[in-house]
Amino acid sequence: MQKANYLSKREQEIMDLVYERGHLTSSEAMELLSGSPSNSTVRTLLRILEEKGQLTHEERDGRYFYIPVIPRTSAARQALDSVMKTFFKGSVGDVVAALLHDDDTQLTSQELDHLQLLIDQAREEGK
Amino acid sequence: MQKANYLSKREQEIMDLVYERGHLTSSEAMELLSGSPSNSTVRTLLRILEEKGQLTHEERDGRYFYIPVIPRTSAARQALDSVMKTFFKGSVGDVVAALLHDDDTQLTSQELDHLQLLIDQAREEGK
DNA sequence: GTATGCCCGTTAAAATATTAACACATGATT
DNA sequence: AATCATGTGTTAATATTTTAACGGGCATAC
Repeated sequence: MQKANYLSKREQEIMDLVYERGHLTSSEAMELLSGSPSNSTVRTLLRILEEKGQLTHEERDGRYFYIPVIPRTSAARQALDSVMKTFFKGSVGDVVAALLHDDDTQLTSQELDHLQLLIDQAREEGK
Repeated sequence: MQKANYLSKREQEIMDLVYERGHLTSSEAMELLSGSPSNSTVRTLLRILEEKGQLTHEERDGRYFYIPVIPRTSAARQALDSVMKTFFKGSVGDVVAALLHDDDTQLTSQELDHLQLLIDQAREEGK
């Protein structure tokens, strides 16, 4: 098998923020994390994630901007594949069906046109 | 809205198995989990997940079959929405685009036809 | 009968994760 | 220059997670 890629709860919470926002400072994390952790708590977590190879940082104006080591697109695909495997038997079609039937996200006619275009493009590339 | 959604690493690993397979016994979990945990270890985890309201069990022939409390489809949508929010700014179109461009999952012409059908159906329902 | 093999329940030790106190640096403010 | 606000580094206490030892029930085989 593979090395189980599971992070701790707080680590996940932070990685979610990093990928959602692109980058993260300790004070931003402090504000955004649940339960109002202290600043030193947050910095410890960021340092641990750096030691684990998940994050790296750039210094700007004396502040640390943490960014993911794994590029956003790669992480996105990994996350999608994981959900697809766990809940949709690896079927792309089933995922799309679920997306289209999600009541909360009613798609406009324009958005459907866009999806259609994507499918047409996939046909071109495939053939 | 407190720290509701995050499970521990082992708990996640188990919930992934449960949703992937539909149900799970302790001996199955023991075999499938990384690191070859003992049977009592696994049973403790299953019991904890039951206490946390994630799992319930049915007894058959003296064995416990653990099944998720939250239905598969609901959990699937939650997982999809989470990934969509974290990595795709909540955009269904971006998710579909990523799915179609995933090199590892080349879609057949038939599968593309199926997706097309799904889109057509969504148009019907929308109107 | 009793030995063997599964199975579950309880409990607690061991390992990790989580939190924050304390020390120190820097720039802005009074 | 002394104070404050904001930042980082180190270290350690606390809480949770993870693990499995131990005990007992219930079959089937010897």
